[in-house]
Amino acid sequence: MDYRRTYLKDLLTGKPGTLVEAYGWVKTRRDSKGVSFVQLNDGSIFTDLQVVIPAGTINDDDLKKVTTGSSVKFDGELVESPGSGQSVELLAKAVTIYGEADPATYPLQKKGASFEFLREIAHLRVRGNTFGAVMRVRNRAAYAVHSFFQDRGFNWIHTPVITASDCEGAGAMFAVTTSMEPVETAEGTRFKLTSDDPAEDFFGKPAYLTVSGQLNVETQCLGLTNVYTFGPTFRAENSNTPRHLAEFWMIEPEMAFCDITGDMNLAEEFVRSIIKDILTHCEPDLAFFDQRIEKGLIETLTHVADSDFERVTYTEAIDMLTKSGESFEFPVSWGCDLQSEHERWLTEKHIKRPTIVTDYPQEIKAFYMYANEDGKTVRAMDVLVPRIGELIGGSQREDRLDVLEAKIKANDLPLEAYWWYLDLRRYGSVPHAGFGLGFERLVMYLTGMKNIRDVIPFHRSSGQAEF
RNA sequence: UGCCGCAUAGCUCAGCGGUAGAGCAGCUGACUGUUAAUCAGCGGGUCGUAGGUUCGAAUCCUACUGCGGCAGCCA
Repeated sequence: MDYRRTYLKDLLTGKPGTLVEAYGWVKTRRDSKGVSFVQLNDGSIFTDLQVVIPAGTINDDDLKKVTTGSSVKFDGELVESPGSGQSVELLAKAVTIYGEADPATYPLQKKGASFEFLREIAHLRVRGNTFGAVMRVRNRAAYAVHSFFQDRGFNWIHTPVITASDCEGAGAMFAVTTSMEPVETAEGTRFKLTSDDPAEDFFGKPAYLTVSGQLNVETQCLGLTNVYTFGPTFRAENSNTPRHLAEFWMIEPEMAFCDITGDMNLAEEFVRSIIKDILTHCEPDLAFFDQRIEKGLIETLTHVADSDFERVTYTEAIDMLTKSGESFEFPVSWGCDLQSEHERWLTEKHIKRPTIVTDYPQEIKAFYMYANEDGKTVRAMDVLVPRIGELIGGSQREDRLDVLEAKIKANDLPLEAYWWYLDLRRYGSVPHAGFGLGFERLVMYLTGMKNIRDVIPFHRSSGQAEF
């Protein structure tokens, strides 16, 4: 056996008359008196290979082991299929059983199971239609992300996963420590603190899992010009929504000699470019999502790939919301943060396509965002898309030393902790901008999947770390 | 974390105070090519956990656990 062999993806377009081997897992088997049909899949493509087994071709004992979930190899001949639903099929001559799957206990079945149930068997769900398709799209999207940036001269930067500064932002963080030991007791595992002094801990100071690589990547930006991160990110927020994870993958481009307009252009070009890539390279998977998960998905994606995003300022957005005549749970007024219901109305009901909102009030955005001349707003931008809400959050960064120092103080943050971040403004400061994009949210957008826990192989969220 | 809802067969659900049900899956058989195959038969349940009310609880009440929806936090 060797990885260099023909996969089902290629067999499905193979020439009738060819003798082939087909490895994979059995989806279903259907028996008639004179013939059995097996749907075989190896994950290389959405479409199953239909294997035809005329009665007597293989012995009954082996045929009985060809059940849903079992792993097998069929030797046979590719033939034109007389049935509808496939152009070629495999006329089996012999079978090799690698792993049986007891039909009485194997949890996956032909008919659809709920996503909630499949989450409990996340180690097996990738063998089903939906999760195989999700993982192929996820893979292709990751590849497309790198291609997009590499093609434009961006350098991939590996920012630290462990950070020893607790000044990254408002997000709750996971502590990283060796000062805590598990102790086995009659009640089960308990933790014992070996020291409560961070000075005695591994890093000599409090350490956490990163909530964002942005501050770090800005340093690399001011030297390499165009950079991006693509890696795991952690938030200890006790969020319980279909669009939050405790561990997720974030993409953060950062560009020197670039302002908020350039930032918006990149964000828009990025999203549209990834969509185009997926539309071209994941056709069978998208067809499935379009049919079974989100009706009209392909049409929506095609439309988004070909049309400009709407761009409005926060002030204009507030105006639209005020004049909408909608009764919102949270009243709208200038200065308030846009609630989910407001964002959804804007992008789903009113504008009906991806929308970039810019120039938010300073009070509701992070300290490092560039202050506008009006003294009230900052050069922030959020990209809102139907069904997902906020897909991207970004800004032009504050590059003026005095303004940045004043804002750090105004936010009651410790100036000395930001010494290296301020150095960037002290030495060779330039206008620069970037954004953060949640990779899983992008995959949700591409697939039509409704819950972020279903677009990552093993999700991590509050109370959930199985597998 | 707050509010609301749900928890019954392997899965999806019905039953809502009086002896536990269906469809699908599984098993057995039938059927000359099916593709969510079809048809017939069979097996399958401490009704999430712990208390409480009642002659009697899957059903009513309380707590806990898990899951989902919405909200907050954000990507």
